[in-house]
Amino acid sequence: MDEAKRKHILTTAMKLFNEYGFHATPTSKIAKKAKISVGTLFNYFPTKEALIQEIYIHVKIHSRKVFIQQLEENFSDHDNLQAMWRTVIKWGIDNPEEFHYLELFCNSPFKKEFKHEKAMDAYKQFRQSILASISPITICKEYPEYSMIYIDNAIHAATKFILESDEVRDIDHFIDSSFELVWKGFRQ
Amino acid sequence: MDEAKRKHILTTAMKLFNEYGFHATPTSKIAKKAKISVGTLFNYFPTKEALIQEIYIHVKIHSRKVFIQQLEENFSDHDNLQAMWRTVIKWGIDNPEEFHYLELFCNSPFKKEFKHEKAMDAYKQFRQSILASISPITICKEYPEYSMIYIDNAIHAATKFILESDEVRDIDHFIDSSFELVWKGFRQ
DNA sequence: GATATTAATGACTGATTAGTCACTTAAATA
DNA sequence: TATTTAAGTGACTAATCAGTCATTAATATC
Repeated sequence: MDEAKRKHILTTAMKLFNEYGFHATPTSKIAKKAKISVGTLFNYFPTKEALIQEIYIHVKIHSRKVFIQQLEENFSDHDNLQAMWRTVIKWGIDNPEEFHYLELFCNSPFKKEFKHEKAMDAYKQFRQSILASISPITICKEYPEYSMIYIDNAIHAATKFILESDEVRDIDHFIDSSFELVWKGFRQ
Repeated sequence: MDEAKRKHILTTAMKLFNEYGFHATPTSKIAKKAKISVGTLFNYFPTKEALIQEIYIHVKIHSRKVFIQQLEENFSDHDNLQAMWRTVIKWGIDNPEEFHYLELFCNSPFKKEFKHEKAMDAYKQFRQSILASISPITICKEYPEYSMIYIDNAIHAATKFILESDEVRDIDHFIDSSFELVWKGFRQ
């Protein structure tokens, strides 16, 4: 087992899945692009579905590393949450393929039956930091899970907008403006 | 051509696609569930892809009717936007299959190449009303399209939370609380 | 009731795909 | 160098699926 080759297959497959979708990407195509045989692909991953899930786990764990490593203690909740907001969006901009794959996988039927603990808990610490920063607000007390989903969605929308629209000139300014839009909602 | 039968096939297919996804729903299964033969299915829809797109068009046009019919002139931008917020979320609660199908289709590869004018412009009037209500705010002037995406996402997240979480006891209260979260962000 | 027209049927076809396995090549060990 | 072990290969298979079409059934028209 060659770890570098495994990773090579993983990233090659990710790009193809992103471009054509899961259904329209046969394993033969992945093998061809990765310059290996179909047989080798199935030596590294028992099934196509396992490959699809392994990519997800890989992206989750990798992004988590970046997020955790950038966690910092700031003076205010505002600054704490803003720092996280910047970190996550910048990860998305720096890793568009990974970002896109998360979207693809999470909206696919593969997500439903997926219960890999490591991947599921990857953001646990990160999520708790976010909750700590917004906890004083009414709706957070009633529906803490919704507050998380709301922020997730907003981060996702902002990242996607930066990546897909040509309108954003000053990215840092956009990141901070879009954050204020969310933050003002959470203020008492 | 029996219009009722067409609609029957449409809704039957929608439910199956929602449950199993596009790939895992063969046309034979749709025909069986709809109690017609495969041949009949292909008399009504030339290809499986056409069926998938026709369902989307059907949902878009149908929801548009509900939205437009509920448009009302209120005294303030807040009340205008709140009325739309309520309308859209309530449509989602009343039509969970349709709501889910929009999500399924929009995140599928079929959306990319889709350019059916009627469906694309369905919400045009509705969207302009929303823009009119939030236009005074800074980020809307810089990135009006982002403001729309932001609200879309928030509506979607709120609807999904109501449908999928068991936490929400008082739905009307949740709808209004989640709206205030967004609205406060848009205030000067 | 006879004829014509339209709709419905489902066994069949051709294409495609995930996954296999008998064999080859390369690397490691003796 | 000879022998064993491990990794890589790709033609092949079994299964599945979208879409067809010759035939049958239903409906309309005279």
